Amino acid sequence: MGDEAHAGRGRRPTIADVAQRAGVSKGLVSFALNGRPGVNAVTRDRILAVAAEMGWSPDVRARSLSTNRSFALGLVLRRDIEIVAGDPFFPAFIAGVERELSPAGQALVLASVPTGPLEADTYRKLAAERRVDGVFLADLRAHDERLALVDSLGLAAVTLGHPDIDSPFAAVSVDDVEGMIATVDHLVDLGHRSLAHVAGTADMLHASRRRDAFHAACGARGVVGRVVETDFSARQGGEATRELLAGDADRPTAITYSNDLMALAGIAVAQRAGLSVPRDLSVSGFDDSDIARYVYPSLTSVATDAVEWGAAAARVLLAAIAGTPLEDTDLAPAKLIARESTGPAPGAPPPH
Amino acid sequence: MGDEAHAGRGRRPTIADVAQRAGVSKGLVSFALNGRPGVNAVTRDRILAVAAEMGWSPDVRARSLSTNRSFALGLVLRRDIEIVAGDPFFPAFIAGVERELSPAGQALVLASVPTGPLEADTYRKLAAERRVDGVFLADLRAHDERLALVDSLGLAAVTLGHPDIDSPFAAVSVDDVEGMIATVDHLVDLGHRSLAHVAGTADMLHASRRRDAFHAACGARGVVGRVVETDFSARQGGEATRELLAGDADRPTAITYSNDLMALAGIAVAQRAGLSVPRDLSVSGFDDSDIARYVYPSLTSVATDAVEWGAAAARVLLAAIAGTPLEDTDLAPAKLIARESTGPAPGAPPPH
DNA sequence: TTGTACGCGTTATCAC
DNA sequence: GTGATAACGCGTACAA
Repeated sequence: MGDEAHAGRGRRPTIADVAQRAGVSKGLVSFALNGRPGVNAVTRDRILAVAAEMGWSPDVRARSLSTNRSFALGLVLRRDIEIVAGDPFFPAFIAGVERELSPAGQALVLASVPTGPLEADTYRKLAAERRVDGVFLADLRAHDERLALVDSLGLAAVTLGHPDIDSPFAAVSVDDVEGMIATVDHLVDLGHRSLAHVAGTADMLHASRRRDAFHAACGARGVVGRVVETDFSARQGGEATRELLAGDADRPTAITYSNDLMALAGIAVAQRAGLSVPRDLSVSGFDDSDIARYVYPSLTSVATDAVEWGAAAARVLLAAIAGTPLEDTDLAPAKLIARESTGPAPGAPPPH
Repeated sequence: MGDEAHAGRGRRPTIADVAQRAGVSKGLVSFALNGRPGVNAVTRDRILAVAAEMGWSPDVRARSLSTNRSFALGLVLRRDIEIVAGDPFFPAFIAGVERELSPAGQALVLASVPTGPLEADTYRKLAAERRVDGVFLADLRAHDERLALVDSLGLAAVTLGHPDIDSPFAAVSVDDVEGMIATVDHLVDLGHRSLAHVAGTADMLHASRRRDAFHAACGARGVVGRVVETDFSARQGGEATRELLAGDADRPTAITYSNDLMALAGIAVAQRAGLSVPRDLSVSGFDDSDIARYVYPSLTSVATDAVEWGAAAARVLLAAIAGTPLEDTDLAPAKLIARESTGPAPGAPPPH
């Protein structure tokens, strides 16, 4: 007597145990659990009560096998560790994803791969083993081969941002352009006429979109806008800064960076060169990491709501899997947060 | 003819398809695939060739159901987003975990929960649904209830660090104590006689271990060592610094922080107060984030190899699940990396 | 509402 | 030693 309901001890109850105890068939338990019509309300309540009493919940493995669904979504991170580690985006994004997945009974499968061919293999493996029903495609690249790959693997997907090629998947996007334009406007309004942008890897779409927006905004305001490309790392952010500050003649008076990490490294390089930020050089970042607010000078940055982005992407992906696809979603555009690291251009009159 | 081997198109091949094509039984295909004895070498090769040709790999769902294993491990992050986002530990840890899991055919299931009761529910759910075979227990707390919970749920586990209570699980640990002692020694050697430590949440074991080590090291060297407790966030790191610098009489000349994020915020607070780092105040962090090297002044910090930690933890957990448990593992202790943010105490003679 | 076939590998039992 | 056969794991879904 009473060898049930002992979590972890002995055999855990199955649907058959619940059915027997409730005096009904397995099928009816399944119907009751999934809230399907055709079950007498009284019977349903009794079944659910028995299930709760026995501490039974359906085994996701068995469910997966019979429904041909995994009840899990995948996220493949392909980045070098130093760069992921310094990036506040993914932890926040994942928190948002989880907020949606958990109540939906879905799990997140995370894979982390170094840059290289392993990435495609990882998607293939996730599909071949039937680990996940769909994947989040982050860090889109130019002509991203993952779109065709993932589609051919029969996986559902959602892209973070709009791809530059035809896509079979819905996109959930946050517009960086507006934040970059606001940054350039902010700097030009402060009297800067020679700007620079330290961009991320050119083949990553969000990096190139920011770069293009920088160019366009500088053109629109009639100011000089140089660009140096990097790999998003603090090291290269610092090196790019050194390069930009080297020439005396055309030295920019303001630099925008494609992430906060590089901006902080850039400030350090400037300070080492004897420049004061923002007196001699204005600096702005991207992502609005928590630390941006707490350094000195505090860092002007462009804020993206990564948590909401994750939640929206999860909703869209779940809908696609459920067969009721949602439209592309454009979230609130990234917003400039002006702080102390940007100030009047040297020699410029203070803005009124 | 020829409707097989089309990834994603139509029905994917099953073990029965492979068996039929190879002219053997399902069971033999299974044996061949898993490298079991009792299969003729020639037959085995033929089976494997056919499987490869058809692009078949076993469906984890079916495998899970029959073997009663999930082939997945879980990691539950319970932290506030601002704190996870600024922490370089988990991305690196996960990269190390993945390095071991991927070749072993295991997946990582990641859950992210806010501080609160949801955490225990998440472990319960992972176990009830049979999502994972084991979990990584990170951020151990004092008298951590998760040990008993996870054990009662019948999950395998590995703890990151040694718990302060009896544990049924193996531990993989990196000793922070040595790094903290080295930090205090470094500062005392530089002439500092009044130190302070900005500690993390007291109920988190690694925070309290660092704090205790700080106290002990200060005692051993006969210097003053004050402690302020925080929640690991940049905000509270800054506030703690303000508090420490407020009194004129007993103001410390050096502050060690329990992470780099707080140390950077602390430097900012000091600079705002008109102090120069390290001339007026020495500062050191913990974790050795990538950014520590690139800020100005560069940040003295204590380095932990999170990637190796992840890899070792994964190996130990996999061994536990396989029924061949490994011993507790102590990795290389955390190491002090002295940089520019620590220097001679004000008024002290320069070290010879 | 019930009975039962089914999904797809694994493994124990048997036969040659 | 090689190999086939069939039961099994646990929900789901359809015919009855």
